[in-house]
Amino acid sequence: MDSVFKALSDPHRRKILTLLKKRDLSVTEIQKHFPFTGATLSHHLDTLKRANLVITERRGQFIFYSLNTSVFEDVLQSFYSLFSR
Amino acid sequence: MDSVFKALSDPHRRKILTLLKKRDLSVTEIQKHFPFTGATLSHHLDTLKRANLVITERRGQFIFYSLNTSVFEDVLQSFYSLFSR
DNA sequence: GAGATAATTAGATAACTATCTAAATACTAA
DNA sequence: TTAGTATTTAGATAGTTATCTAATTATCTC
Repeated sequence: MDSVFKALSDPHRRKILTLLKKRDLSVTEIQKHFPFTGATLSHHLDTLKRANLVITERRGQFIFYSLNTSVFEDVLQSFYSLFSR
Repeated sequence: MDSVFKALSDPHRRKILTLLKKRDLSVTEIQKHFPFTGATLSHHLDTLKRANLVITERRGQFIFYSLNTSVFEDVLQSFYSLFSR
């Protein structure tokens, strides 16, 4: 769960998750929302992927990223238990 | 909210919060659970305090740390909205 | 297959974070 | 008011992270 909290600690990565809430997006589409290079974006996406927060699927020329909803229940649970007495 | 996610990204700081769930603790008491120096602990506590996750109160010689429960609702909300579609 | 587009990886660097020792501050108690 | 305990702050350093440019890999289209 450490990788999850680490992944969420960066505002750019949280913004990526917010973008993916609306719909799956290719890297190029995500890129449009950020000022940094594709290489940097690729690293952020890798961090999210290693934390199991997103999943990828190649569709032809593009790689689409989407939220890995199956782990969010776990994440929320873990987060909640941090705070509830 | 950025400071909150940053504060939660460190496992030591999350452990501190977990300890404080049980009861308020002085710095010395918290210190017993960690291998690093008091100076380092002090920095971690400062990070939690700046994120508004804990509050402090001096009781004589000691400074007691406790969870700032009033902000946890906000934090949970913010966290939840990251994931819910 | 060659050229174009999409995405990742390699290698470098600057900024940030965690940690330490030492010094400073705040309070207690004798 | 001095000695002792609790905590923070100052200053330094090593490790980590975010970022860049350049090179590489993968796929598409002609």
